[in-house]
Amino acid sequence: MTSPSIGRLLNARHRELRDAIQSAIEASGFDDFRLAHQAIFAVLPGEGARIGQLASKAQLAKQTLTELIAHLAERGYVERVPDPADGRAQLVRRTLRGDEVDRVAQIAIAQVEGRWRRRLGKQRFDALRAALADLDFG
Amino acid sequence: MTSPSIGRLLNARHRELRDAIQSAIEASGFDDFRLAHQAIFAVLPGEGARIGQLASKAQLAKQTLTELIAHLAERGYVERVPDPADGRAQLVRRTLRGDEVDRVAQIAIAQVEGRWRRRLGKQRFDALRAALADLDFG
DNA sequence: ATAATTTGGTCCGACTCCCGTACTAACTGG
DNA sequence: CCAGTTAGTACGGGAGTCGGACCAAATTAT
Repeated sequence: MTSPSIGRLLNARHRELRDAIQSAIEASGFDDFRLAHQAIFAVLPGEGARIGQLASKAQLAKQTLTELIAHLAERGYVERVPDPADGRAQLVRRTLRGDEVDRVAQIAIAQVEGRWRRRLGKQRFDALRAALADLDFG
Repeated sequence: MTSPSIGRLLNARHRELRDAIQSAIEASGFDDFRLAHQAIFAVLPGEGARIGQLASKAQLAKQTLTELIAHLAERGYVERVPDPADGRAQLVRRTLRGDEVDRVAQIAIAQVEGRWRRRLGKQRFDALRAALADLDFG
């Protein structure tokens, strides 16, 4: 399509980041934490959240989240506790093991962002992040 | 992870664009042009290119491209012609039907970009694109 | 209260996407 | 010509995602 299509650029950066995170996680010995789980952790607040909320934040179907969360729960990365406020619902929360993965991920993210910041300069990098954030409202 | 993680933001924008393109393509009656084919068209120059080149530009395995291209060729979106310069190789080129899809996609892209430009202002939008482009080198 | 509707989550089945491994044909350098 | 590389294909399988159908709890309406 056009020269460096913006879609390809967005995708390439997203992949770069996601692959760096995944490598770091695997290098730390977490070999059953799959790529798709990153998207969950990226929207899972420390206090926990419901499956449905996670699905909508991550832009995935509830059935998808059910499967991904089940996997994470079986491996001890998250735990599901009944939501006291609603008998149908469950709260998903990271376990200590999950927190560890998150820590590793944060470090990897910081490294990639640092690389980008060095390449663009603080000014332009901050503008990039701000622009993306501003576009994030339907 | 952090508030609006940059990874999520990149991904969200990429999806917005890709889904808009896909909707436009389907709305134009091309119902066998799949999501993954977009990535190919995004890196397929008008003169055509080899499968291997497309694979590396799109960051996909050759086998993946083999399958996607075969599908596109069967439906008449692209054609494969032997590469005169190398008996093993083939050149993949869009057909007229493929050009039509590309035109529809370009329009959809322009619309989304226009929306983003209106939201950010020309200045910031151009800075966004430029920053992404500058990050696109190793 | 009770029925009707909405909402949170799960199960099943299916399709798309993508790649590892393995292989063939063709090109290239010595 | 032979060894090594390169273009592409074949096969098979795992990951990712969702539509449709369901159940149970909660909310709203009657």
